[in-house]
Amino acid sequence: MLHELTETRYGKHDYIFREGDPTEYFHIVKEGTVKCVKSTPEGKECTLKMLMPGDLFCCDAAAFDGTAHPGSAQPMGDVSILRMKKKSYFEMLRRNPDAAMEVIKYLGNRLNEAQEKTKDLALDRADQRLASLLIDLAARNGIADPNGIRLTVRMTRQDMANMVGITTETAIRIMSRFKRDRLVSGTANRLLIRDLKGLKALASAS
Amino acid sequence: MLHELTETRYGKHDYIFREGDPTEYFHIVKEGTVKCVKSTPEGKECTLKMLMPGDLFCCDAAAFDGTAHPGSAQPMGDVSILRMKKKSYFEMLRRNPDAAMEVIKYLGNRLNEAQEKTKDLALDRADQRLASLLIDLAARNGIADPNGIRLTVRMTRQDMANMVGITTETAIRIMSRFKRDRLVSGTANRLLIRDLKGLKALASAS
DNA sequence: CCATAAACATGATATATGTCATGTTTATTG
DNA sequence: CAATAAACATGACATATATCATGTTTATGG
Repeated sequence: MLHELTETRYGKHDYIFREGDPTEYFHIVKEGTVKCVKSTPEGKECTLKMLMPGDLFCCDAAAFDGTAHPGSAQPMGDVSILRMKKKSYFEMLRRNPDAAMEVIKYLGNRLNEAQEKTKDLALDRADQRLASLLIDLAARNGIADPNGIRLTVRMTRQDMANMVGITTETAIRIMSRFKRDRLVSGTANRLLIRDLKGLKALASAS
Repeated sequence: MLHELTETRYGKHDYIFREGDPTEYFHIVKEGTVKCVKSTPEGKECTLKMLMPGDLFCCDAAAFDGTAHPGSAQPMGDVSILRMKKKSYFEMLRRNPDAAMEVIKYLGNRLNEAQEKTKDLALDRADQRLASLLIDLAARNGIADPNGIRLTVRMTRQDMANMVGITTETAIRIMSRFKRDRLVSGTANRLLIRDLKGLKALASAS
């Protein structure tokens, strides 16, 4: 009973937890990809981050000081999640300074990432933000392919839109342009980055 | 020589550190207000957060795992900053699990805040984001006044613009409207929130 | 307190992105 | 495999916000 760590599997249409749920557990992604989502009463959504194996959860901020999850966690395909009671986790960290330091570094990096994203939203154009997303995913989630880098996670235009703060139509239009310009090809099921350098140039253009 | 903690004072036009500087120290605000800023090569700026006494620094993410500060820290008026060598701070945390847990909670909350800001930038209109900023500052920085809540920190329209991801002109126009609608009054030196409820209604309107 | 710069204000215009509408292609599932 | 839904596509139009320009008011420092 190693710290009461339990494993649960979820499918595409499940919720791991919803916005407002109590934060009893601490989560880690074991397999698959999870997205952290916030939404408005009118149904607009914003995806804060995609989490990959090894990542602590998302709106984990809640796990540390909040009473309710500030966002929901949804699988993008089949996933496996490890879960531990918040209390056990805290005790474990208190007894284990090295683990606590690791968590501090992890959170510091996550904060840094979040602030970088804030800057992008505040200062970059829609096409640049979308290019940045593709670049980031190519590095984190891509596998080599004869014609470029293939993304293994299934991501629709709508998913992309929610991740960079634009509408689905705008994401479709920009992706169509990227396709025409031979920067990418394919759709959700088989998305291919054809010209990473080109995307990088676009992302950092003034 | 309590953990080699030193105090330094800065004035309005100083930098506490600049984007790209090495992250040797760990900082805490003792007195005054500090802003964390990221900028583009073209000179556009984005203010990530205003830090008040007791806050750990800003781009502290850098202090934990980066080699260079991902943003700069600038005083908004006269400030006093406490500083400790990163290494001493780490050692202190490693020996003191309670302190480490506090830092974990602090970072969790900061991450949460940053994600909330991301959501606002992605989904809210300019006037709503500006209203949210004023509401937040009224709570963190305001003092009661016969006609409402007075902000003690000096903040120009440009500062506001940088904090919510809009241009200075747009901030001026929106503030003029807020003034006309009796939601606020005054400028940088004496900014008064006259109708907090009205601002809150605006911030959360669909 | 004067000179200079910063902050605030406002109009005209441009533009990026959102919204709504409609159609086609591609997946999913019973 | 057919039926249904989801994803992708594209046009027409609306609108929020940026950009540029110019002027006034307010603050600041020598």
